[in-house]
Amino acid sequence: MTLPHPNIDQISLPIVLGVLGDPTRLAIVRYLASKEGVPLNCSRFLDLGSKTNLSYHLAKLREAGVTRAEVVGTNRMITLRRADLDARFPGLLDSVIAAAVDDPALPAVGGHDIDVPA
Amino acid sequence: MTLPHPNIDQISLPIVLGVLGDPTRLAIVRYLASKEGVPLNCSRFLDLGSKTNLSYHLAKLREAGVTRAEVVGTNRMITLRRADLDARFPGLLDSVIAAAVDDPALPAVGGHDIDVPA
DNA sequence: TCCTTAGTTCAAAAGTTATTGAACAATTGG
DNA sequence: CCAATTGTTCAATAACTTTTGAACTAAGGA
Repeated sequence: MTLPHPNIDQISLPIVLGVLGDPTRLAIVRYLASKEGVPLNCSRFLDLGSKTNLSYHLAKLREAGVTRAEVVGTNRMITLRRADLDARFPGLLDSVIAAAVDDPALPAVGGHDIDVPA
Repeated sequence: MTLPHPNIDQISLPIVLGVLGDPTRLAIVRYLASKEGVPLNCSRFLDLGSKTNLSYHLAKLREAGVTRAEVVGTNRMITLRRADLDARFPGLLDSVIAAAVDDPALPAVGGHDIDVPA
């Protein structure tokens, strides 16, 4: 039950750039970067589109080698492949994320954090 | 007879990434970077496609703010907007070019340099 | 077992991008 | 002025991408 991911040498520069050239996906990456280390499931991104649409965008990110999706029960835990991207394209992800953080035109992933019990 | 270019604050991250997410345009940018300072006319890129097709790709690069095109006679002299891109998205262009230089899958702009008189 | 939750797959529709050739415009050199 | 050079525009087509809803699978909890 593992999903297909390219290995590091199969990650292509134009494909990665093309995949990041979409506001929804850039917003996903920005959010993943802001929660680095925390594995997030897909429904965390529902602010950015419908379930089906997110499935599509998350698959694009995964197939391009930008994210990793690990199957945990009925969830897919999504993380950025930061180390792999840094090794393959040094500095690229950092500069993209830094620019994305400052981009007010990108859609935001809402603030409905997990309920903290009273 | 000047062509339209976005000004620096109009340059959009997803648009730039999307525009660079195409092998032909990435090859153009890589070649421009390798000849930085030298203004090149469009026909320098004819290895990468037909005249019409290059007109299309060069317009995309210009409209995204990646290149500047200056009209000189019947020529358009194309340069990278490196300073503007560095100011807007620090480190991005450097990392993209560094990765593009190492990418054997990108098409190459041929070696037919200007004839050196005998 | 049955229901719910999480996410995928499929096919269709809509929208966008890339590529082509023919026709056009503008400048330059003879 | 005429012809060549440089590059653009236009319309058509082909190819891809995004978005949608309905149907589906798989795991987990009651």
